[in-house]
Amino acid sequence: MVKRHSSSIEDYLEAIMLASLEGSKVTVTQISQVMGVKKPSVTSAIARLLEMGMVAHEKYGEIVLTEKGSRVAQDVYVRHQALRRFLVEILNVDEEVATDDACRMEHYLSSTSVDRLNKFIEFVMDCPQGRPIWLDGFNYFVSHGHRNPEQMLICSSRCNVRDKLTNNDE
Amino acid sequence: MVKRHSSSIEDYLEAIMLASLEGSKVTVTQISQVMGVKKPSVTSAIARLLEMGMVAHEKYGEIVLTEKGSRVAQDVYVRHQALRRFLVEILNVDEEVATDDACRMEHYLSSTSVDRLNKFIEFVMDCPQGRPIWLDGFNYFVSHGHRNPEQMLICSSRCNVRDKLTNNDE
DNA sequence: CATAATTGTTAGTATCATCTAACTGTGAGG
DNA sequence: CCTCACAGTTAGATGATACTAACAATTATG
Repeated sequence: MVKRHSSSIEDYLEAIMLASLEGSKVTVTQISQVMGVKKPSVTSAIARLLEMGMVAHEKYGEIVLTEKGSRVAQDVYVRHQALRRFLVEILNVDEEVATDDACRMEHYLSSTSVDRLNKFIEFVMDCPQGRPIWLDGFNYFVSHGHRNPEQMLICSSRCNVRDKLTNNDE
Repeated sequence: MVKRHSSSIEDYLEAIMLASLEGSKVTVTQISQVMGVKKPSVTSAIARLLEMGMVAHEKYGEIVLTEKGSRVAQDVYVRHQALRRFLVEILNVDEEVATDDACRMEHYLSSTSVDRLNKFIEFVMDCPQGRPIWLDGFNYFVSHGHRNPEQMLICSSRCNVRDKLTNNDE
């Protein structure tokens, strides 16, 4: 649905949005710092964003997202969070690595896939019976290099139930 | 471990590798077609790759990956496949969407995360007892918008086993 | 083997996004 | 209310990557 822009543009929008949430007025210096670029890069990015109708900004004034810019920024952030949560909460990747990966990949995940990923995270993490046992099994698998024999027994026993279910369905 | 290059460079290397696997000699036209760019773009990319020692190529000759180029290409392809398989086999995203997403994200997934993702795919798909029942549960969740009540009962019964396991561990 | 069709290259241009250096505007302290 | 430190901007350069138009080399075909 939402039109995609360059990863640079998306990064600026996201940074501006997050800076806005800090409360105080968003400045060029602030954005340049959080994004690790020089100030003229920010100025020229703002000029592009202005043309696109993504921000309101008058010379030497504060940077404010328009409705449109805000929508795009939130969209990017949703993708960021989906990727980050998946990496951290399911794959158990370190926070920093996950954040970095999410920051780079967030620009390229289709809306179809984010939706599915979010459903997956919800399915796994908001399980009514609590954290699924297989997630512990996965962490065991990662750290030991092989499956937990005890859990394999559980899995095996479940298969009988599954078979019954499958037969019922057919 | 493996140094990363621009996504464009990685794309060319991957395309050349895949074209090589087709058997016949790799040509500029072929690469330009599979990558959807014009021929001069390929020529200039090859020049860059040549400088980097990634390909061997003499004017009007065939394009061949060097050892180094081959290593990078395979590395990219591993990331591509990990992402693609995850999207298709676990999230159940359509093939084309998954391939497109993988093609774009493959350049940005850290080696730490690919490894973990591959372990996850292996853990889920190569389960000794076959396809995990919760994957069916997830597909039900996706298509119905809520969990399968029958599966929730199974999950619930498993929790007792988990509790025993956890107590044993402590 | 001559020539047409195809393939590949060169030259030149454009865009995006960054940088440095130098300049200008602003606001806080004296 | 002046001045100076800092914030922001402008101008111009750079690098990566793509493009078109035009040219050159190669291959295939009669």
